[in-house]
Amino acid sequence: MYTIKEAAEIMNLPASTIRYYDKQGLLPFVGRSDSGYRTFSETDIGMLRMIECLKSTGMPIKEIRQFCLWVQQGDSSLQQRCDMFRERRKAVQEQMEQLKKTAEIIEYKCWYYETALAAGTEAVHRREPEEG
Amino acid sequence: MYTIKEAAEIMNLPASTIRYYDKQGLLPFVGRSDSGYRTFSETDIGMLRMIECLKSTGMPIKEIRQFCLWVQQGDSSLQQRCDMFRERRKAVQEQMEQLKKTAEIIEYKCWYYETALAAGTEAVHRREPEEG
DNA sequence: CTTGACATTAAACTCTAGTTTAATGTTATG
DNA sequence: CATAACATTAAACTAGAGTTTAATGTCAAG
Repeated sequence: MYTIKEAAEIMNLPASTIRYYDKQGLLPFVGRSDSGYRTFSETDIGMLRMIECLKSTGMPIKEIRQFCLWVQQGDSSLQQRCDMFRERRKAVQEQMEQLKKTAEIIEYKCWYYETALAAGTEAVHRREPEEG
Repeated sequence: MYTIKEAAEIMNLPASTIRYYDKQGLLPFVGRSDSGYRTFSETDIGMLRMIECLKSTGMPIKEIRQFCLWVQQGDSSLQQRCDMFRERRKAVQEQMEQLKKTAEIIEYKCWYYETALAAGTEAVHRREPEEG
């Protein structure tokens, strides 16, 4: 079992963030010591990793809470959780497509500015360079 | 020239957002009509598109403002703008790698829940299924 | 048994990125 | 020239995701 500080180090998160997640209902599974200290098992760390994964897909905390509640409910929520991950898959695919388009524009702009820099002026991109 | 409403329609943004960007110094190039109305040229729309592109890379508004100021300054800021796009390229590459890892986990979870759903219980994932 | 490094909480605060409101001005159309 | 549909501003408000503070409790080491 880990303390909140250890869990924070493993997750590379501030302890205050983990407390905030707990307060938002994301960590209903976390146990407490006799003196009221949070105790994190390996399984709990695994759930924290899943939470961070969902967060990295842009999922808001409210929806992650719903997922955590479903996990608590056991097999009766399998369908909801399955649907949720399918939706996430779609969202991530869309993010990848968006990011690819963005990457192309940024790539073009890198070329644009490298060329402009070589010429000393952005004016090279205005028209075909004239001779003479 | 477009009104703010037309620009908003083209960009698929609320007009209030465009006014907010202007207030934050992202649109120093936007002109005004005699009566003080913002007027957007095709070039301005192009800059708005660039702003949205930078935003989609997660760039904060303060940094986008710096870019917009550099554009205003002309050729003397070519090096800074080039550097900025190279940094953005790196950031986007990292985002793509992160997203790929996330996609793999989500994909695994889709399989995990589809399998669990078929079995009627998550328990199938605890160990090798026993016979008899 | 005290000191330091942990832990707890509620509540206040911060930051980012807008949105909404209210009061007012402009312009195109019937 | 009245009306509707635009536009302007400053200022207040909101939401989301934490962070910070203050007061207090716990525990291990010297």
